[in-house]
Amino acid sequence: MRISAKGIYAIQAMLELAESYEQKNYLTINEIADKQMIPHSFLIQILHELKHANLVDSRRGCGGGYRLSRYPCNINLGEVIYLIEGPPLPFKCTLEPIEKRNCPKIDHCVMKPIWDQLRESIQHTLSAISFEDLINEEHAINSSSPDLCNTDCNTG
Amino acid sequence: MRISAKGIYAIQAMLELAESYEQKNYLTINEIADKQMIPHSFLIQILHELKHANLVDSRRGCGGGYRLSRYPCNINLGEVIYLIEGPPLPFKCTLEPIEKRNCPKIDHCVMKPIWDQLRESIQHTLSAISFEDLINEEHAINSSSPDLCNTDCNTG
DNA sequence: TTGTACTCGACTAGACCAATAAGGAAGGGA
DNA sequence: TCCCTTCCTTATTGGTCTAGTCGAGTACAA
Repeated sequence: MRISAKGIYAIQAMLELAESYEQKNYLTINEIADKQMIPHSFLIQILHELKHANLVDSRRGCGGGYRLSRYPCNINLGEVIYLIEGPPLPFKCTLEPIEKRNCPKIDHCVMKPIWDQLRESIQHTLSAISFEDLINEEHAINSSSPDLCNTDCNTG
Repeated sequence: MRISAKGIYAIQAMLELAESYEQKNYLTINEIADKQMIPHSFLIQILHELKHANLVDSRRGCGGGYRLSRYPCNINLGEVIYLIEGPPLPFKCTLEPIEKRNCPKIDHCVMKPIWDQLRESIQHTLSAISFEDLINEEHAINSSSPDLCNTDCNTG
């Protein structure tokens, strides 16, 4: 019942790409890794998965790198998290249909409706948040707390 | 973002104890393990944790075993799951305060309010479901689908 | 005091997580 | 064509977690 570091890194990378989406240029792996403090080699894997899922575009050679494949308002948090983490609350009872047979109670299990309801609630929450929402929120936070922002710049 | 087998076993064991709560007698580890198909040695560990958290009572010697320490209506699903799994969605960003320093953005992080909201939503859902609700639901399911129940009895 | 049942700690195989490493492929400029 | 930059792909690794097993010890009830 947790989110892995990989999932967090994926969100951070997507946020970084969303921030620079307006400028239409590509960000290199190093730029993303440095700004978001993500291990470079690990980020390669993550971006590869994001690209495979059509969430980001890439270009090789000079001036190449990564950028979002869609407008930030058209990509939501759930897409990224489910890609990396799988669906929320997955365990045998909730998976269809191969793993069903492990549990003889599956057809009259009291827990299944509860897990289903919980999963839907999480999915609903996460899919309602787009990356545009997140960068707007980020701008609001940064402009309302300049001291914290400066502290960050000084220590970095 | 998942629930482990241990967490599921804990719920199954608690359900079994809730079912027999009215009879006031103790269930042995073997009875619980057999009825719920939980590995015997693993169940010992789980019941130990449940006892340590005051969710169940135990008695040694002949006629001993386990029973719930409270009425089923006074024990909710969240208590059991958080005991075994820890709080939902725990990762560094959401933990206080020791692990804060790993993330320089913690004080103005766009994700923190989202994780907090999600965690609260999950906790709210799970703490609203008591074990009495679950056994009532179980009785309702079993009485509305006698065929499935019989199948189960025959194969067990 | 004897049998039953709980307690506690040590141990393990396998899966998964987080990350590293390195050679290869492709694109762009000189 | 050559060379530099950048992404692409696969293999590997150390550590941690999961899902248990095993066995000796302790406590209770008849």
